[in-house]
Amino acid sequence: MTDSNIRVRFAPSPTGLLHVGNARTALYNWLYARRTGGVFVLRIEDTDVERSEVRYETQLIEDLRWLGLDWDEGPGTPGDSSDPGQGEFGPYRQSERLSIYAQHTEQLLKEGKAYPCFCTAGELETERKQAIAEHLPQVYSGRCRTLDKATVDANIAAGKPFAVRLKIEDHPLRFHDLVRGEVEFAADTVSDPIIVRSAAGEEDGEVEGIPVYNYVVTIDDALMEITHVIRGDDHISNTPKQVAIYEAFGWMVPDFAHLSTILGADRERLSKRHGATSISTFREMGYLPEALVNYLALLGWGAEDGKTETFTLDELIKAFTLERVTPSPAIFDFDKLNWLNRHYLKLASPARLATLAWPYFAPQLQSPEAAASELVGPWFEKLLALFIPAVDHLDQLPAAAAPVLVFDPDAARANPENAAILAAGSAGTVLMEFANRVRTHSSLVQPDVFKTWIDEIKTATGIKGKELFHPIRIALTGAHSGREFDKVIPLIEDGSTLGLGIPSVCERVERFVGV
RNA sequence: GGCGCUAUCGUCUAGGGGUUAGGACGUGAGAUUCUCAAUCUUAAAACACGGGUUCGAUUCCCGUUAGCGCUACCA
Repeated sequence: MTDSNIRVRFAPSPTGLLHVGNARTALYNWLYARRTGGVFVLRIEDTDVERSEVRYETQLIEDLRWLGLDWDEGPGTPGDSSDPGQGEFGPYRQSERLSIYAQHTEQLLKEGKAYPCFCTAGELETERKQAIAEHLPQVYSGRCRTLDKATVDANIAAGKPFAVRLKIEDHPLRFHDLVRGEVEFAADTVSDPIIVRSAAGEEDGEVEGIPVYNYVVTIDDALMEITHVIRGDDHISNTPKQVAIYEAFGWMVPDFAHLSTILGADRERLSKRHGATSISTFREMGYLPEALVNYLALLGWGAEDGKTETFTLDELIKAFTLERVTPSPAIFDFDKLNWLNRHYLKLASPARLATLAWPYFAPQLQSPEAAASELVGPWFEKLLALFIPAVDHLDQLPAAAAPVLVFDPDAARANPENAAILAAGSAGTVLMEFANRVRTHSSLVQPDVFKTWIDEIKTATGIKGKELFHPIRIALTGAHSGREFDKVIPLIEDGSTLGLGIPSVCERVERFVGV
């Protein structure tokens, strides 16, 4: 399935961080292009000068690259006007295309396919309220549509500000949606859309107003010869207006694919309230790009066999089709993302993980409390699989890191989970056995010695598994789960022999015997 | 209010006129490895409702309900 004529685009506004919804749109566009041998265009929609910022554009590009998505055509370096970018259909920033839009408006006006509208905001508002009161569709009355030339000229001469509206022909506006099938809007439910905001008059035959989003998007898509518009379903209602624009210019209407919204657990549109939503935040939290990409691909799309869950980018390219994209909204599920992240963590090379993890982990060691929790806490649950290799760097740590292993035995005993474990009869037995062995060895407890003792206690008492290890773990670290004993015991020993005020293994255990 | 989109386990989804309605995440139980994680086994868990069409609808059609989007001279 290769069709080199296929051209798709991702057109974000640089008004904020790239979030998962847009990232998924970008991914699907990219997959479709790569799958079909088509072209993927990146276009920056920065007509909103108030909110657009260069730093967002820079971040956006970095995020896309991190995800592994590249583009065939797109703008040059953000903020560097000397860099034209790549592709023959540029410029690829809307702010650099304003004259193109103005020319097209002139054409439409000249051909009578658009007309100046002198209605004021107040008049429009009145119409709208009336329509709502009468339970009618809110459509523009078309009052200025039939103004005769003399009136128009007089109004312009009088300096009356006007917007430009497109004349919608009286027939249904329909388009083909690859995800939803044929979608049709009756002509009388769609207003003649404003394509250029109002401004007072013309100058040198140029319309002065600022063109509106729906209009410029359509012109850009047409001029860039986009064949498939893949975007969020919040644009469905805009589409009939855009179809009318294509028709007015006699351009071929592309196929559309409207992707469903991504919702939070409360079924509301995913937002900052729901926690992480921006790609860079996921990155900072230790998610791997392949996990995020895999998850996003699965959110609204499923493999043909209905079973495969894990895909590399290459596998995704082979398997992806727009026909299999689901039309219904999807709730973002962090649990499944976490599962995929763990999956890819296991596949990642130790060298890669160490490189990734160390910068995250190193700062933790600045705080004894934080480091302690990394060492003895249930670290695996917190996506900290990423930190495993970093923990292995502990060999290289100075003794200064050791004091983190001081803990309060009373607090450890008071912890409800620990208390429940220690309350069992087996716990007392185990600790007694363990203490007896520790007492006869006033010297260091080496990991291999430790192992021998465990085996002895196991055979002597018949106690095994959790019942055996939990009490010992609490006595040694204050917590019932954590890093392997081989890693923890040497730290304790180092700390106590170095005179850092760390109780030795012997002391620790004594404090728990008989409880 | 109008227009539009959507509706299968808690979640992501497969399926499709006759199925034990499949998979995955999560959850419960069990096994196992020194804990946790992982792994294995196993369990519970769904076709929103009402009408049609049909011998037969979860599947097709209509309606209802619910959710969401748009309803701007925002993008």
